[in-house]
Order: sequence, then C-alpha cells, then structure tokens
Amino acid sequence: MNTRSDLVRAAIWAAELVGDEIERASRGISEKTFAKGSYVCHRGDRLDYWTGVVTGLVKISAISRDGKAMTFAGVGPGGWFGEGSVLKDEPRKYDLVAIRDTRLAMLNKATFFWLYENSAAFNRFLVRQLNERLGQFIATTEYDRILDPKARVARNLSWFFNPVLYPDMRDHIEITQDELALLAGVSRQVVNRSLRALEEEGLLRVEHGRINVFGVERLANYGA
DNA sequence: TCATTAAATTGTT
DNA sequence: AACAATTTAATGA
Repeated sequence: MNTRSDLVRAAIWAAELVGDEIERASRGISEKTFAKGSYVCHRGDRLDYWTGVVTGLVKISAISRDGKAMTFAGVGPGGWFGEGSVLKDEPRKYDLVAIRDTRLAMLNKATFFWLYENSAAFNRFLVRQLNERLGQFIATTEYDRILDPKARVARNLSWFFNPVLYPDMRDHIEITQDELALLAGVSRQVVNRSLRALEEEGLLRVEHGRINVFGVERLANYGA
C-alpha cells in the first residue's frame, strides 16, 4: 500500500491530481521489474496497462523484414508510454525491450480510463505529452532532408533527453552506435564520425555502449 | 576472485 | 561491407 502511493507520488502526471484522483491512481497502479535484455512486450501482444519507467531504460523498436532492429525511441526514467494502444484497445505495434535492469510502474486500463474521464489534470498531462511527441515527429520529416548527417545524429540523440517526455533522464544513455544509426537513418560509420566530431566540440563523451551528454540544448538545436 | 574465452561494440579502410 | 582492435560479459576453476 505504501509502495503504490509512492509510485503515484513519483509520477509526474500525478502532481496536479486532487485527493480522490490520487486515491484511485494508487489503487490502480502496480510495479514490475524487468531484467536487462528482457522483453516487456512483444509486438502483437496485448498489454492493458499504461506504463511508466521508474528506473532503467526501455527501447521501443520493431524488426524490419531483413531482421534488423529498428529503434524508434528510448524511454527513460519518468517517461510514460502506451496510451495509444490502451486508448484504442489495440495490440502493441512495437517490441518493448528493457535495455537495462528496469522498474516499471503500470497503471491498469480501468484506472487509466477513469482518470481520462474524470481528471482535468490527467488530460492536461496527456495532451502535453502527445503534443510533445507530435512535435518531435514533425521535426523528423522537416529536417530529414535539410540537415547534414552530423546534425541528424545530434538531434536524434537529444530526443532521448527530452525533458517533457522523460523528466528524470540523467546525462547519459546506454545505446550502441549501431542502434543510433538505425534511429537517425544514417550508416554506422557516419554515426561514429559524427559522435567523435561532437565529442571534439565538447558536447558529449563517447564510451562503449554508452554516450554521456553535456549539452542537451546544443544538441537539440544543432545545425540550426 | 581471477584467468580464460566468447560475444558485442567500436574504429578504420 | 569487411576487417581488426577493443571492451564487456560469461564461464569455470
């Protein structure tokens, strides 16, 4: 009972909820842990929970026809996802993989819908989140042909640190250059060279399987 | 816990 | 795309 209210209190969207709403949310939430490399959910599965990352990192990806993993997003601490599938009552369209040991907070569907119907604060959060995602999506199509490869790598990297979507994200992410290449739509070589260049410019530090970011803002606006 | 080996990731051509 | 170099993870004594 204590952990449940702790989970709610830690959730960013719960900050503005009023008494009754907090109580409901606490009863509908649970926690689950996933080991590094394990699947939270396979594409096509049903997962009737709205899911938040407490600690760790979850990769949202799909497998292309030639068997390569395509990463769409990494959800860091404080990030919530899956409202689309819950709202539409659809199977998941992507694989969800914990790429580190991860603790997830899961809000059941009934509670999600109750908040959706009854809480203005909850809806404000949903709109803000969807709007942020839309903005990011539009940005991809916009700069797809405008920016040079290095800038694309920089901006794609900055998304993992979006303060609205992932408020508790730290200053580093564990992702391979291979995955980042898939995400940015460039070759791995380009990612490698871009990262080294960005490192030279003091924006980040490359380690293996991991990237430390110093200037998220500068990355987000890189090439502008 | 340490040494050996396998696997994954990076760096270069 | 292929290769070599490097780092991590796994294994077993």
